[in-house]
Amino acid sequence: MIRFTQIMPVSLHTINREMHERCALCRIRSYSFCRALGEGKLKGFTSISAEKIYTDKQNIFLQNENSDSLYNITEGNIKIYQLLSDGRIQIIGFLYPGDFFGSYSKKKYNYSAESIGKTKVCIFKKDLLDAYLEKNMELAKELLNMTSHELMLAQDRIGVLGKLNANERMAKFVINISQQRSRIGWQDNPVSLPMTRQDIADYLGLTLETVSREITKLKTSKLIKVLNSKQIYLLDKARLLSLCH
Amino acid sequence: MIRFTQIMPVSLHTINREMHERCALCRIRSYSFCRALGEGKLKGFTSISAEKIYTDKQNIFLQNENSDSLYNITEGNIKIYQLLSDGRIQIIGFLYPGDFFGSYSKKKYNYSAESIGKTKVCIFKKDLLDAYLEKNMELAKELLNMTSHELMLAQDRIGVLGKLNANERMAKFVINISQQRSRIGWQDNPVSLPMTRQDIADYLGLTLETVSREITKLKTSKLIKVLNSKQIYLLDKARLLSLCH
DNA sequence: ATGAACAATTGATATAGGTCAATTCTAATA
DNA sequence: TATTAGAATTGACCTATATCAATTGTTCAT
Repeated sequence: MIRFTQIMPVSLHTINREMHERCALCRIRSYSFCRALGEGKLKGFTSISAEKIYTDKQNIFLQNENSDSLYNITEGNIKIYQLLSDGRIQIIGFLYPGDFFGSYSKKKYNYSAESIGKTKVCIFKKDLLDAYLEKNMELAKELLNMTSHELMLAQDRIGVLGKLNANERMAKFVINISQQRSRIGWQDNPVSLPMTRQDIADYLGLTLETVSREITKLKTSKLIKVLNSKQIYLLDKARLLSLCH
Repeated sequence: MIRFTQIMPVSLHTINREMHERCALCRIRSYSFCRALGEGKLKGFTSISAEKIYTDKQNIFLQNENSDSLYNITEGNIKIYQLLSDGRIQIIGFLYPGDFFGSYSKKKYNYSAESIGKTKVCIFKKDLLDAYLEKNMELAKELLNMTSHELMLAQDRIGVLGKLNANERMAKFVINISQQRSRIGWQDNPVSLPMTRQDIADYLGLTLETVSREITKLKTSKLIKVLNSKQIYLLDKARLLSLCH
């Protein structure tokens, strides 16, 4: 089992504090508000969310199941992926605290979601959320903003997979992780890669051997320093950035 | 200049009729309502949109420009694409009547948009739309639904570019176009490809030579019939579908 | 109808990244 | 501490697709 507390150079306390500042519907309300909302403790509001805890490698939901919930990560990481009929996997994304996943619309999930390490999520049932949105335009707008943001990220990934070579994909990958960490208030340089090489490969549309070779290439060209297989230090962000275009 | 009236086996009249039934905020209001709204002719509503007409290959906006509008196609097609610093192009999508593009949030456009053939769009200024959303929750929800749908499509494309080979990408491409046409009420079988081979290549993350070869492969294996370079007939949808996984 | 300009096809060759296999590293358990 | 299983690296070779180049097809203006 992968434990973030082992590989991340920040204390669990720090992480939790960060969470309180930005979690769930973070840009609107404080985490405590969201939580209270979830537990139905705020008078005037009904309960629209429930919290759930997962251990490593548990499925939150599977592709093609009927979708009825939107999830928000409050702790840990999630990977979302699509499975082809012949067993090939495409990882759509690695998600961080504050990220949403699942489906707002009531159809089918178009990817599966699995926890990486111990993970807490807030679950918003579509019906309840829907009813709540009626009363809270600010929330609706925020949800729209977040979905637009996700869309932008997905479109970026289309660019990566369509046009960048293995070198550039790898560079973009570490840069993106670094930026993502910084965005949620974690230190952005010694960057941890909690996922396996196979996972990275399935994310970047490469094989694990190519990922491994590209990492050593970045190492030998002094762009990164490999602290251990799950933790790397970015030595030359400028050059890495220029590789991503 | 590419003219749809030449390559599509439906009359312009038919197209326009279809447009009236589904355009702009089609799933909520009729096109005429939307148009009236745009022109400020409906009492009780302020004007939130303006119509604009483009000829072939005109830029609607460029990547990294400040974004202030959301666009809806009412006639014609749009391609949206990202440009890498070294000139490589990744086409994010080919859009059809009824599709939205641009940006809801007021930041920068993360792709450029260009007309294919004569194209009409409805322009929704972010500020006006935003104000209007306040008064119209139905619209806000619909916008959220549409954005979620787009996100789903983008995630599908991540799967295509990450895991499918040239054969499978090509098969998926023609199947998708067929389904898209059917979705907006056009005949779904002789399928027209109004874009160039280079455009298809830039969309699928291949080269134009590979696209050309794959088309001839589909032809020789009796999966499609090439009516002319811009129009193909799907002979065996079942096998094409199985190629897409 | 003719020619110019561009789009698409086809062929020959090169190469990035995949595949298969052997080796080394790491972490967990006895 | 030794043992083992899984993860990561490295090497040798192969294949799908890119690249470069020549040919054919199509559209539009004259």
